[in-house]
Amino acid sequence: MPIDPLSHTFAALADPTRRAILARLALGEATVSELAAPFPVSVQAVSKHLKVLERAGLVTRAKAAQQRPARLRAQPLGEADAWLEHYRAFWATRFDQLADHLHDIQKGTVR
Amino acid sequence: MPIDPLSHTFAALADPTRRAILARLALGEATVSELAAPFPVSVQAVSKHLKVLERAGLVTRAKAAQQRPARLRAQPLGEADAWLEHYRAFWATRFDQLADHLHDIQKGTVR
DNA sequence: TGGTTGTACAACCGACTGGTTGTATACTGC
DNA sequence: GCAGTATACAACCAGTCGGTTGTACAACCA
Repeated sequence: MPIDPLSHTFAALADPTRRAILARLALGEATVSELAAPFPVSVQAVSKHLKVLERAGLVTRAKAAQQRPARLRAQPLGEADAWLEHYRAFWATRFDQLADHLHDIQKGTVR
Repeated sequence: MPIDPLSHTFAALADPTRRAILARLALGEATVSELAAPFPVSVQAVSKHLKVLERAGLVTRAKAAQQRPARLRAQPLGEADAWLEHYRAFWATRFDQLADHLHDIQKGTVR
């Protein structure tokens, strides 16, 4: 488990259930039970997912003991986006495909 | 290990060494040994990282057996970016902070 | 008071991770 | 053919993951 925040963010996003939880939270805060309802997993599993998201700073929890609704905190997503930004030129301009093509030409594979 | 491509992409990005490898590859293709040089890990470890990146479709390898330089393939990054896109409004407009604020007001915590 | 609900904590499981070392293969150059 | 180089494969390790079940606690409701 890495120490840098960006790794935590990407790791938190690397699970479809957690991304679905974030999508749900984008609509507004929700309790653990509400979040667990649409998924075929136990409430405890969702609670664990929330803990991962919390560690990544992607959600905050209310303090009340009985109900601790989770809320989306998008700032780390902004940081992930900023990292991706550096590579945007590559796919935006099909730079990688261009590079592939040039490479193939150089190799004489195609012309 | 999830089956959806997006999870593979985010998982591949959730490691500083792999992100550094991508950054290096953004400058041009490189062999395993070249990629391993700046890192305090073994060549084999880098080879493993490359395999993870390959599985995520983020790099392609040449075919030659003796030297199989890796090249960046940015398309999956574009898909990750497209996912983040949905949440861009949240941090771009400080929407989450606004939501926090509204919530606090509602709670009477602050006015 | 007691029952129900919402949540957390702990233990366990099988699978994967990131790293190592050791061994093997394949090409290059002498 | 032989030495060196580049890479891969396999086994192993400790640690983490995503999931489960069981237990416990705190807060509401009757």
